[in-house]
Amino acid sequence: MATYAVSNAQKLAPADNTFCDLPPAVADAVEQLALTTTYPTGVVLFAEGQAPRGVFIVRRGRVKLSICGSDGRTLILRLVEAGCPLGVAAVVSGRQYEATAETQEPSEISFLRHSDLLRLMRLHGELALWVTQHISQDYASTCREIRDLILSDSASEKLARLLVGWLDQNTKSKNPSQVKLALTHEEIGQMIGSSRETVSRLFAGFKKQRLIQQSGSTLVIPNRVALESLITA
Amino acid sequence: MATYAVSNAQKLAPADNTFCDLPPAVADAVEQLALTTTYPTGVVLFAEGQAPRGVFIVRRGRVKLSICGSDGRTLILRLVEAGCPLGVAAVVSGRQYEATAETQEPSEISFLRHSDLLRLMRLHGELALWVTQHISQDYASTCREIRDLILSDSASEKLARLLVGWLDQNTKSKNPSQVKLALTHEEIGQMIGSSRETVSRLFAGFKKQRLIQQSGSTLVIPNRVALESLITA
DNA sequence: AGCGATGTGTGATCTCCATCACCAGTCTGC
DNA sequence: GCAGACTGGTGATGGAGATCACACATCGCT
Repeated sequence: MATYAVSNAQKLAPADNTFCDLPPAVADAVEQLALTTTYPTGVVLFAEGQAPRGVFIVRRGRVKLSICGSDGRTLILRLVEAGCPLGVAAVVSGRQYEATAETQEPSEISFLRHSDLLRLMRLHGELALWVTQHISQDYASTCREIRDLILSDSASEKLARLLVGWLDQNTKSKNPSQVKLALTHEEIGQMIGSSRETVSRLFAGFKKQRLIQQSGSTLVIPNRVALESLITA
Repeated sequence: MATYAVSNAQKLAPADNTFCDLPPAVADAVEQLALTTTYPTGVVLFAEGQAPRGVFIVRRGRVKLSICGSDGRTLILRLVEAGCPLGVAAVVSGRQYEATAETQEPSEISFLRHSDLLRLMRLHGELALWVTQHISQDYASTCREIRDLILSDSASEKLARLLVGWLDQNTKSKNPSQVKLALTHEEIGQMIGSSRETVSRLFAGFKKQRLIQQSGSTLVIPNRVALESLITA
């Protein structure tokens, strides 16, 4: 239950910015108007450039938020997990969606119409604040993303940062040095702005340097510090 | 902190352009609590990573908003002109400033303390909305920035995009195909994520191709379409 | 004048990574 | 079982641009 901003070291997991930290009355009001649906993998909730119809709130599952360049290449901005809203900035600003949202696994997602959100925000100051804070977080994580992707030359640095970031999400899990690898090399490349082949080679190199071990879809990072030492490079 | 009286910019002093979209009562309330100062060039209003003290609102002049990579390289996110607030996202989210703000020319800037902003936002829903919309815009522009910088390979494409963007800001001016060049090559490089030398070479190339002409600090773009044709490339 | 500081122009290298190419697993559905 | 799609490994090649290294303008300054 965290928005995680891709490829940066200090990943701020927004404390409890779920739906549930809203006053019950407000949460109920939202619940009344929201339409909750279960989607399979690969459904596009909204696409970059579309006029905003409303906001989506991830209840379960995971959504990939990406932008697309003129040449067709894709960059994954971040993976959005349960508890986080999607498309809020577009709705409040009235501009087009800034990115494309696509389910990355079967997901349960609530939808709240444009007009309903704005009306509720006007009624409930807490909701307006909640919205504003989420947008601020998205803004901050996007700024970090920019810094990490543009201001660090080497692809290995970016990959190391991504892995360390994944580790940070696991601190409370039973095995904090393991990461379940839910992305293909292609997608990882899209997260760090590199090609599939480069990711493959980097992983090979990391393994050779004993920075990571892989068994099936589980990555083990035995020495986090060593990985971090690649980052400041 | 010294206050300067500078003869530079009284030509365009849009007295209250700033809060024009706020109801007068709200604008007055802000005005009451804001502290307006004139700064010389090169003053850092706030730095990336600092705890937010409050928001700054540019009344006159121009402010450079940048982030800094671990290796010391700098990326200029955008230049903020009169009428725009700075640091709002950090204040409402309570996190650190996401970027560094530095005056790029002598500027008149209002400051509103953290607590005052939040109090006023609670009092005046319109202000809260204004704030939220500005953050949304910043978010959108940062997303565009990411796309333009990461998903377009060539540096020439990025430079062309930057120049076309500058042209767009001039549509209402008397000479819409001219741009006053207020940045050094180094700074332009920091806007498009390239080195100073590359910018210099690109300009030379553009001149050779008759895409731009330069006389002093004025750039003339005789054929905007030709420049745009570099972009989709 | 003469001096630094700062911005610019341009050659010569050098490096990282995108890209092309091809092969080998693995998983699907039929 | 097999065909086809998707994924992952890895070599070879090329190119865009960072970087280094100069030279040359401007400035403002004392």
